[in-house]
Amino acid sequence: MTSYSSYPQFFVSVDCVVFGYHEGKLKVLTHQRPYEPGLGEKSLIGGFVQKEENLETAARRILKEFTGLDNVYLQQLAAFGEVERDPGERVISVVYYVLIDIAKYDEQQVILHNAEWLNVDNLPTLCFDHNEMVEKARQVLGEDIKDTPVAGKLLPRYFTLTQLQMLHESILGMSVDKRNFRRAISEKAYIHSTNLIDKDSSRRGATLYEFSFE
Amino acid sequence: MTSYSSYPQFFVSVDCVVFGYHEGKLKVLTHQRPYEPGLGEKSLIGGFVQKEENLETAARRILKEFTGLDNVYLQQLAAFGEVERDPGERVISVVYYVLIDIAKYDEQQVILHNAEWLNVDNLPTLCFDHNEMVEKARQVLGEDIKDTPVAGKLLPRYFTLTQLQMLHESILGMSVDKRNFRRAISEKAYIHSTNLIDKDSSRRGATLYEFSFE
DNA sequence: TCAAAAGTGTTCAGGGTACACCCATGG
DNA sequence: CCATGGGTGTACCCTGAACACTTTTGA
Repeated sequence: MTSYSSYPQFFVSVDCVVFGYHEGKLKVLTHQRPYEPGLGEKSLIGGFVQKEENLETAARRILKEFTGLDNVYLQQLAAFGEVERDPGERVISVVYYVLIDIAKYDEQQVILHNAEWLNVDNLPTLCFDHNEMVEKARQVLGEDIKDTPVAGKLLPRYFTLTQLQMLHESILGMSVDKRNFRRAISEKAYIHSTNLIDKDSSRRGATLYEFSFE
Repeated sequence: MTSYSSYPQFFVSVDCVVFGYHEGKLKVLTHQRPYEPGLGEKSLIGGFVQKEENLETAARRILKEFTGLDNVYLQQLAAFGEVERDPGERVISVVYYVLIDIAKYDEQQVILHNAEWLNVDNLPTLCFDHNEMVEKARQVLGEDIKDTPVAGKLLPRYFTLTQLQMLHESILGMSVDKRNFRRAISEKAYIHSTNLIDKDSSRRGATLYEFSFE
């Protein structure tokens, strides 16, 4: 039989860096921390891993609780395990980065949890090492968006190229050339135009595009 | 005060994918697992995190025990937390990838621990999810070697360009063009030639190079 | 008719890749 | 003198970046 019993055990939490995109701004979902230490401070959404629960399962459970969403896109970032990272007790946190279509999340859930979408730029101080988690997640997102279809996770099903470009610009933190951008997009197999026209954003109307995931 | 006490706690281990390079082959350090479950199976080196010990500190302690080396290059890869990954008890493992100069490690330590360097290509089955860990580490190493000075961590202080090229080839799993490779190296600020000549590898003698880390 | 957003090509520089021969030396 | 590994340059292609004007239409 096993004999691990002489080794210490730890609380293990999952924290989620949930990105959304709204009105031209990249947002991250936070809430007011509901217990000490750090009661009332701004915090990423997270929770403790349960017995008999995989890390990713825990992340999905927590996301469901806070946003009402199943089937979100998520990816593990790293484990944060500094002894003093949580001033209350030793907690080792596994961090996931999560992309959701902000229009789809359940507003009720968010209100229930005192949740709030904050701009990723000029983010206020969050509790513990959560700012560091966001920083790292944002960096990974910046790398992923260039050559994977992750942008589709942050947008509604149909979107204009201008919307997509603005999303890229807000993630990369720089402006990009319209013609170069549109050529690059036209070469991606996973984005294609539809017959639909968006008449809200301009007088002329803009072609709506969509991602095709297999 | 905190009130995490109603949440479960977990054993947390650190596993290290220790890469070395010897005689043209990329190697990974393994040993015979000293306890059940999996007693005697091939395993990455690892151990349990202690109270009051950071994750990285734990990794360094374990590396010191197994190789006698301080100050190695390491980087966190990911957390592995599947419920059934360790058939004995629930253990969440944080994995580090580690690069060492194989000539420097303490042979005594390795013998003491029944350790063994295995070729990364054609790796036999390791216990639990350790093959998956190696796979992932190797992938990251392949990305890092192209534009960071990590190769220097795997080589002795002085090396010939042919040695360096063979190292790249074994990590990338493909052959590279000698002239292109040497031009690329000459453009890296962190590699430079010395006045030393290696006379062992050829009759003509080859210039020895070194990495300059800040 | 005009303001506002959509849409569209070409040029240039730099990086990556393919490719073959002479050099120095020890045995 | 020859086998062995060391060392070197050029041509091409493709990708990424810079850059400005016309089109459509609702108000």
